[in-house]
Amino acid sequence: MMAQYRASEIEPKWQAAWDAADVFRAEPDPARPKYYVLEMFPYPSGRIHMGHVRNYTMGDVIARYKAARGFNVLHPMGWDAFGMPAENAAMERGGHPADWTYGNIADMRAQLRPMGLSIDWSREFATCDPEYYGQQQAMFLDMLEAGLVTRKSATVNWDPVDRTVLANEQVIDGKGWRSGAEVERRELTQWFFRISDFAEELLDAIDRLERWPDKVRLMQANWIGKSRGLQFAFDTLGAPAGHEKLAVYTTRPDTLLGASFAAISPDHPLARALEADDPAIAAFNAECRRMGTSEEALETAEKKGLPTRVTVRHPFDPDWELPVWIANFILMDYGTGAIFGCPAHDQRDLDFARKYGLPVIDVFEAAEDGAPVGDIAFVPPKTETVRYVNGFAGPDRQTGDDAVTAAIAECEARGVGSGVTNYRLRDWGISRQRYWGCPIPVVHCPDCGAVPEKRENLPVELPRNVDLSVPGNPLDRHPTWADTTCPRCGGPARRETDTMDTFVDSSWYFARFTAPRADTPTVMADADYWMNVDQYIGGVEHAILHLLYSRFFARAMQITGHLPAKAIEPFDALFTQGMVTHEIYVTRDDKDRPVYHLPEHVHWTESGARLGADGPPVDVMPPAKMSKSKKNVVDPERIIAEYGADTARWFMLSDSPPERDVEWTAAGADAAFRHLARVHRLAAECAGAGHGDAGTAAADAALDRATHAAIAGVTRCIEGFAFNKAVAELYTLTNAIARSDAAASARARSLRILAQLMAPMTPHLAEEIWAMLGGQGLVARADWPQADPALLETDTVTLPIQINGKRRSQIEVPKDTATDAIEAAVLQDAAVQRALAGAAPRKLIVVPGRIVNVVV
RNA sequence: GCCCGAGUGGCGGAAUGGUAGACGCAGGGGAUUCAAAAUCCCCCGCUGGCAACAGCGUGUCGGUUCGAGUCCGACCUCGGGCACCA
Repeated sequence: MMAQYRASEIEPKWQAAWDAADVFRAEPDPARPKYYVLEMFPYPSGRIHMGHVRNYTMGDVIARYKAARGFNVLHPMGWDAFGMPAENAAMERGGHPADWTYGNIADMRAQLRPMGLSIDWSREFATCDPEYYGQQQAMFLDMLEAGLVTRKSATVNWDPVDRTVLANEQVIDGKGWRSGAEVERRELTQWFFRISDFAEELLDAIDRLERWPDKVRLMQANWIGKSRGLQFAFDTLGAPAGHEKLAVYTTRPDTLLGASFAAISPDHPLARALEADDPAIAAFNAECRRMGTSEEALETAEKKGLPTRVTVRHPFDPDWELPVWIANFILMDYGTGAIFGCPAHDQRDLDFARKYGLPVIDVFEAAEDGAPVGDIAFVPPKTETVRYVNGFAGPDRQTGDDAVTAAIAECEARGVGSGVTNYRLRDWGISRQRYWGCPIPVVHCPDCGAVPEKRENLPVELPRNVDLSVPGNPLDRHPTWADTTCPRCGGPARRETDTMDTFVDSSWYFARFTAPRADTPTVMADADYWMNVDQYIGGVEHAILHLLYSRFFARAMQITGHLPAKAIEPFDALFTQGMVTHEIYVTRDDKDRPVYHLPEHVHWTESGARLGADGPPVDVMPPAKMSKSKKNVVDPERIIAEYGADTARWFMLSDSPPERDVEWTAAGADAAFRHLARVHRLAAECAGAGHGDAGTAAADAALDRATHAAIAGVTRCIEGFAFNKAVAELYTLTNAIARSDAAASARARSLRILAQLMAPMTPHLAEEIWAMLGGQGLVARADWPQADPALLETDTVTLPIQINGKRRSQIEVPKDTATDAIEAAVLQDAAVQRALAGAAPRKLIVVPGRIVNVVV
């Protein structure tokens, strides 16, 4: 009786062997090239999910593959451990955020370990460790000194009932998620990192991120949002004192003669000034402020405006007055918070003009068949040539880009404003009115103002005894924690009670992994050896904020002496993986509300899906991202217990390309397990075969060719991040071995190479069959196999023959056949002769080595 | 609303502008078995045809090309992000 494939026995055995040999510990070694693989570290929610399994499996494939290629690999793991869920849990279930968080970390580590990842666990840390956030505070002070930090006013979502600041996700339809109260926008003084000073640099450097996905680079560029335009000031009429001018910014100064109104943000100083003696304006502004702060909320809300008594003079014609409106879609954060509206060439302005009966003045029309604007604004790409009917600079026919350039020059000549470059990117507000975050190490002194905490007093630790049973900032209402003395004058003072945005924590953890226990944020020698991250892997949902903040931090850390110059772009290569999805199973309750069911509770019968063997039928909805609320989740711990880690890893890599979503199916998991069992069986059979099991020389040679083709294919696919195709290559090789008549020794040779090729994906099984077939040492330490080019050569090629672009036949010719010889052979082909019917071909296209096309 | 991406058999997917459907799943047929499980072998885009073969076919509509899943234009549907979720 041959040994069965038992993952539950194999996997712990090899994990213990790796631990005993300390295979994955990373130490700097100047003699070897290094390779730093990093997956985005997890938030410790308490359970790992299939998305983690997929993410870390991909990283592990790269880490193990690079190690086999001779690199000194750094592959660390940590925890993004600050954030709101810990506070929410404490509020809902009692307990302390720290206990909840560290408990979750212990649970998740225990779930992660059985996956057999090649992680150097000695470098593990959590961002809520005082050792980590204390160093973060030290960097904050360095950044403060370097002028990278500023303090200014910012808008927050204010819940007037709970008297607390809400995150955008806590605002649902303009109401607080717990209190249900209408949320207000409120101004608070906050700390900011001056990321907008780096807008041009961050934009320029995107070009050098050659191994990042184009889509991420494009999203970042759009987010930074560089634009050129004209900034000028209208003279106002009827405005309160101090508002004699109204500054506006426009990217389309060429449409200045199409202006029909001016509009300002409800948060604009002029709008605020007008509130004082105009109750209608005060009411309108208040209504506008009863909206979340998110750009999405602003942009999707119904466009509304209110006229004011103020007008402005058109800069080209003192007799031409434009009304000033307050409009809810003008962002105070962008440009000057005021615009001029040109309805003919901006759809939003046009909708506004039609709604409130404002004039629509055409500035340009299509170069051919031009017509005045109706209900659709005419907004062609700026590269398109149009005919100006109301221009004031440049020729009548020009592109939008040329017209903007000409308009800026003309305006500057007339003394109307000046051309400016503007960015959409705003400074990074980091103040959070919450407990479970890194305290901002600043002291507020009545005499000295905001004073940095002394270095020797770091870390400024969070107090343990806090009351989270009521909403609001526990640090702010803590009886004693904020009481301190001024680091400058020694007088009584009060600590800053805001904590930092958790994005700060995740903006430099990759650097900390290079020296995780240091009593400085980083150690230059270690950072110099290990940086940059050679391959970063994570979800595309982080394409903008996390990655942009990290790029900023790398620059700030360089300025403050915590990273070497070469780490200015910390991630050499980025890969964004897709989500794990699953079908959704739903029944209806007596009020027809959906009731969701876990996949493990659904049984498949001949009459479809049911709850239990003969329970009620279940509706099956299309696959969607696994989520607790829809219960379309499978628990990795269960899957590993049932099939083993190798099966979970193999399935996560097969089927779908890594950048796309993958659907978890029970059938797919079964299939993955069956395949691994088959590989195990083939190895066991081969190991059990005697020396008498001789094959033919031809069969041995054919198997060698198939094996070396697989080496080449798998290597290429792993290098190209095409793991699903690498898996397909491995299926093909497995089939070749299974069907081969080669001698046992030749099959063993192939199976050992199969073990090596599978080792990055299914490391435990790979070790098992490697050992079974006499491999030396651990596969985890073996060198990657090299494909023999001589075995990849073929003598002949098959050329498909197309007739008028459709494949009709094919010929086989020696590899280096000359074109004219191929043409002659093609004309002899029966299908070609039939199609030609004696006539000569109109055209004969030969693409050497690829295809032939006969045009008749 | 704005920015970004994705749509190919029953399903997941493969295909430097060059044989559409590799590989896998599901399904069908067969071998083995007292029977089953497991395993092994064969078939498998749609329509017509005994077959040879022909026609159609990569979300929709149009274009470029000897040749388009791939390039260009317009649209439809789904997904990600939108600065306090992480």
